Amino acid sequence: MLDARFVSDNVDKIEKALKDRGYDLDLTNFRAKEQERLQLLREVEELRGRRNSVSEEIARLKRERANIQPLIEEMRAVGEKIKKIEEELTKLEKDTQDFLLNIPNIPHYSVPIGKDDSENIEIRRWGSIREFDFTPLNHWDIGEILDIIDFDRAGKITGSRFTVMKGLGATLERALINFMLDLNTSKGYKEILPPFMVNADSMFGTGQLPKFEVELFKIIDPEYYLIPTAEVPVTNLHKNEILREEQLPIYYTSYTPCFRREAGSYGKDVRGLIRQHQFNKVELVKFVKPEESYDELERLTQDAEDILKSLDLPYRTVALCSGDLGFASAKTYDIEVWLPAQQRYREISSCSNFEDFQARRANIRFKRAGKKGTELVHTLNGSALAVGRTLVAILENYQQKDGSVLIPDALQPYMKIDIIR
RNA sequence: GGAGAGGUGGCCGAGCUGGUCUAAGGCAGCCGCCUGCUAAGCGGUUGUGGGGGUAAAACCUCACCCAGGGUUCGAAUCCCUGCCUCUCCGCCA
Repeated sequence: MLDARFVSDNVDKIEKALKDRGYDLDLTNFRAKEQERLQLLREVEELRGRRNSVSEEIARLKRERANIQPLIEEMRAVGEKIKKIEEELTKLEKDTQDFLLNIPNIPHYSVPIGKDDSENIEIRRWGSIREFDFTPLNHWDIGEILDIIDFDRAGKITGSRFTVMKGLGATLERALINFMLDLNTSKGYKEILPPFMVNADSMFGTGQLPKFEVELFKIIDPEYYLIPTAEVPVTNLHKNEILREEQLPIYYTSYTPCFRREAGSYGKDVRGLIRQHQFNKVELVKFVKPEESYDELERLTQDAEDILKSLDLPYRTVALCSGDLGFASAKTYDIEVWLPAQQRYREISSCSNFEDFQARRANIRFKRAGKKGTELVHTLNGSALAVGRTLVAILENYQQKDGSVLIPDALQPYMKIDIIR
């Protein structure tokens, strides 16, 4: 969420930034309403001040057994007036809030201007793409041949876009989770295992609500949401807290399953593990001081890339252009892993700096030593990595002519074997 | 699932028969003073958000005693709803 006063004071600047994102918004009406709101606020505060002082007066006169009836009559009228203004104010505040909650973040100046993913900028590539002396198979074919992935039975017990992992497939998934968590914690990220359901308030905090409810799975009774990413529970860990400067930066890593409706993605990636309603992910989350957040974004992205390097999987990193940026993000790098069967790079991680956008919604602040007042922290997060897609990349990149799949060196201690056949 | 208790400032804790509560007291923190040192003691001070004000401060003011409503001239205090915590019973991995 953006700051109401900041928006009201920078109408032109923000209209332009939103246009770069593909949002056409007229903010002049908002500014007018803000001014009206502040005018009413001043009025009601003056009336409340009067009520406070007269209330003292009434208490005093009552002790002296003087006649207080005229004052009470007067205050009854003042009370009604206060109530009336408060009602108007509540309505205006709600409008302001609703409006701001639906405005996306402002892109950082370094974000390339563009309309969609075709205008993202490649930043770097790593690894060499393997030359196959046979036609590489899709991961779903490999999974079937090795009997480690079962889509049909998942459809039977639940529905489409769900998967059953079996035998060494399940073991590989589990090994990847442990490997990623171990690598991340070795760099100072603290491991968090949060609830996989959260309340609506948390979803507002990180920006999934109110705008993106259709993408979430909702529990009706009691009313909870299944998390679409660990970002939600982990960022909200410090909701409504004031952190001390010495506590920052805070680094968390968290494995969770992620649940997404994938509404509107009909026809995309219908086969295979790429797009699922439930998938595993290991996430990195940072809480940092504002002046450090862009350096932290670079390091967070490197930390995610390190996992692909350790697994010797070729990838590239792209900077998302303004039009492709997620709602809450000020800047995002996507990391894309090479999939030989598709002959293209596919997203396996998304690393973002949200600046104070989430912190304002979730009310996460910090206090500088020796300074008055508080400031909003900056929050960041990134996948390190999407586990299912990493498994896809391993199956496809490490497949052999006879249908077997080699296990990357780094995973062998976790798998206790070096090949799936 | 049943029965009961409770949520107050960084922490503990009083207030809860509505009006010096602009929340007692203690602890902790900070600043002084005092005393060979330390401890003790003495004095002062300490939150958050908003509005106004200022070059910036100072300063003025409104709100905040879990959250949201209600009653009242006036609510930490009374009423309702929700959330959370604790105790006992039952059930359970």
